[in-house]
Amino acid sequence: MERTRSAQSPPSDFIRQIVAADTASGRYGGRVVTRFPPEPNGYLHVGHAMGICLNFGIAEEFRGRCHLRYDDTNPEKENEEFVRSIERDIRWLGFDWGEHLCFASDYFERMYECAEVLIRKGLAYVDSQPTEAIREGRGTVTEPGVESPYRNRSPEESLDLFRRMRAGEFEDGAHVLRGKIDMTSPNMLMRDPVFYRIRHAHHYRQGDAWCIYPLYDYAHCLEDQFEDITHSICTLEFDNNRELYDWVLDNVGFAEPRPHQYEWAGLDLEGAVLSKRNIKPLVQARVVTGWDDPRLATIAAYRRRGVPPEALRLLAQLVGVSKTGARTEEAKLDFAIREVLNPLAPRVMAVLDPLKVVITNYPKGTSEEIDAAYFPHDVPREGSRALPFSGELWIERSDFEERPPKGFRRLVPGGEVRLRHAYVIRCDEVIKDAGGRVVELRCSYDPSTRSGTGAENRKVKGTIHWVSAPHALTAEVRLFGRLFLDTQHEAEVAEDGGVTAAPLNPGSLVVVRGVKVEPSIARDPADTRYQFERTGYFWRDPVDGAGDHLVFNRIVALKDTWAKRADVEVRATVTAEPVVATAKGADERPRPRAVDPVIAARSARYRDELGVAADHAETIAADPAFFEAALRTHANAPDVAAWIAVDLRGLLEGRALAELPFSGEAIGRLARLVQEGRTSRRAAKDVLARMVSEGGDPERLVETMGLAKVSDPAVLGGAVEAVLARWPEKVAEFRAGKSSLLGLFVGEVMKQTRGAADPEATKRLLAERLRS
RNA sequence: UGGCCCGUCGUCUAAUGGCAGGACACCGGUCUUUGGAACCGGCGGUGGUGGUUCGAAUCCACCCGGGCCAACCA
Repeated sequence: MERTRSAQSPPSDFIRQIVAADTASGRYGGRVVTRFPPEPNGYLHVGHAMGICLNFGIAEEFRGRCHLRYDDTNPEKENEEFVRSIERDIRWLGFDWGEHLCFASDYFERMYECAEVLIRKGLAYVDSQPTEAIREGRGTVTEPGVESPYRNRSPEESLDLFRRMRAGEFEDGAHVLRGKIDMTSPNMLMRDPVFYRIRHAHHYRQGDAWCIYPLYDYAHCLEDQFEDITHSICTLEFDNNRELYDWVLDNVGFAEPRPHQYEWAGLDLEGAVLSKRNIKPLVQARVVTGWDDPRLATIAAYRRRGVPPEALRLLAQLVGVSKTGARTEEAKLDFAIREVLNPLAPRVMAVLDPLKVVITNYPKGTSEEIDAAYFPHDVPREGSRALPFSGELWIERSDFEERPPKGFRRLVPGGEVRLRHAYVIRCDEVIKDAGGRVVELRCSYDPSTRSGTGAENRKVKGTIHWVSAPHALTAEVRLFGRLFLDTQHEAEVAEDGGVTAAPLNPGSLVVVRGVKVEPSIARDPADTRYQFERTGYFWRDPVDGAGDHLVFNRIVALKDTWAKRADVEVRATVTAEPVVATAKGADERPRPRAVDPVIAARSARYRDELGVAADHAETIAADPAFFEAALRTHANAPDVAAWIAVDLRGLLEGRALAELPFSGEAIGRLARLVQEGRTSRRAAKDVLARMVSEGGDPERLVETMGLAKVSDPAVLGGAVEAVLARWPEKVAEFRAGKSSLLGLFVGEVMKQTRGAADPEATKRLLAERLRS
């Protein structure tokens, strides 16, 4: 049972759980409708890709649908190019919105009608203050706002003004439409938010049909409503907006079941510039070559770099969905890319930093062809290519060391290595130029060691890649790294619009020219993704590598445990980081909270005279009526206090005690039932939960829910035996010393008796039974 | 110093009052004509203090830490 659940179960994050629950309860009649709502004001990035996977993924899994909806309510930032790029990116990721392509701008007329409804209800008004006055009137996070002098304009006057706003009678900024909510709300967004503003601007789809445009908080929930969205998923920073989302929908008059908003953390990828606000200036100032510069984290950039879409989808799965604002390591993306490419990419050889090797005993001027498999033994794919071999080769400069470090498994003077797919060679002579730089290696090969002949299985230290010099193609290779070394620089560029570009990571783009590649690649489709053996995954740059230009992008490097080890050794000798001892253990006792003096006095009395625990006393003192009532039916103050301050409080979900469908007396009676041993405390909690949702009488509920306490050893014993029989392996584990399993057994007995069992008695029985 | 959200291995994420599990990373080993892959093993976690409970990562209180909110952007 357990085993099957572990690896292959579909991901179920908190949002999918909500969707599943809503589907099961029939809340939306089984419908699941999500949406991906980009604003067409830039290219999508990898963070959006995660949102796309979430929204389209949920729609697929629950057999619902997902709309692609452009949130195009701001005429000044949006355009057709971005619309096209977004569609291409989503399709490339492998998702399809079918016929559900939507534009917020198509709803302008309906949104306008909703605004008139709010005005007529007295819930929206036209404000004629200048922008700065509105801003100042809003107050700050710690100070309430002040009401606009236009706030009490009659609905008739607001309606007239609003219609004239639409008709184009006013200049930009002359008036706005605001919701009439609460200028003192602790949520800034509820302080009479602006719903409409005047902008005499050309909209890329609506042209000049409109000169008033709705703002996000007003528009977005209506868009969801118009499309019958069930689950409106957005990122954490919209958390504060949810209250307004609900306000608009409720007050325009949309009834349940209506759309609801849920927030998740989104993706924060280490080393990636992840906001359109920060990417745009980089593009505009030509710090990068365009929206698809492979150093960017846009979907277009990943596509151009050669990252397969499946890798991004895998990343989404690996990262998961939660509300924890968290940063994902680059290593996870790298892993996802390799994971997808490893079983797919044909292996070929390329030498990035060539060093000449002359095979002195190979017949001069001749060559031969080796049939070399495209895939290693553990990738079940067919195919091979002809690989030319000759007496002049290129090998990687880093594959030779005159003075090898410990553990070096490559070519050294007098040493041997195997050339991948070919022969074993020995380095006989090292040739240097006047500056002492190695320029050529003179080696001899052993003709009997040719790969695949099976005749020779000589043990050599290692295998290196190579390319036959006379047959080699010359290419350019581009290696990519993160754009900025730190986020400070990223912010700088965004602030100054990219004019004075902050320093880029010098390693963000490394262009390697004179790379030697085996000739077989000339015959391959241009979009082949290769593994250059021992180096990484590459493909031809679709822009600069077109036609005869051999330009390869490195998609991701291979994992390189040797380089890592060498790197560690170097760092260890260079920087011995000072260890600074920090003083710990300073007095960190919590300070008491400031409270109203009346409440404080009451709290002290509860604590000192009635023996109530201090923090319970504090909680109860704020609202004493309920507590005092409970005391009348159950005179044990500490007990009653715990029930109210702990158990009941956990069920309140923001409601006040007075709103509950039962009285203080009732909870007192419930507490008494437990103390008298007539029901278990655990069962009483279930009763309390029922009382909170439906009201009712504790004595009768204990009866009807079948929760009268069971401590009869005969009955309990039966349940115990049943549980032990069901978990033989766990019993064995327990007896082997895993004592934490006792809780599991108790829990199972409790479950079996629906919480009625006396847990103490159960525990005693269990302990006895397991000892024997 | 207002309101809201969030704190689980280094990182990401499960456990929804009952066995703290998985993945990435890292470290070892096996295997290997890629220092790749695969396989095996290891390291390592509930922010703190109290409380409720037979039993707390989970519920309650306080504290600490991080994030979001004061565009006529989304």
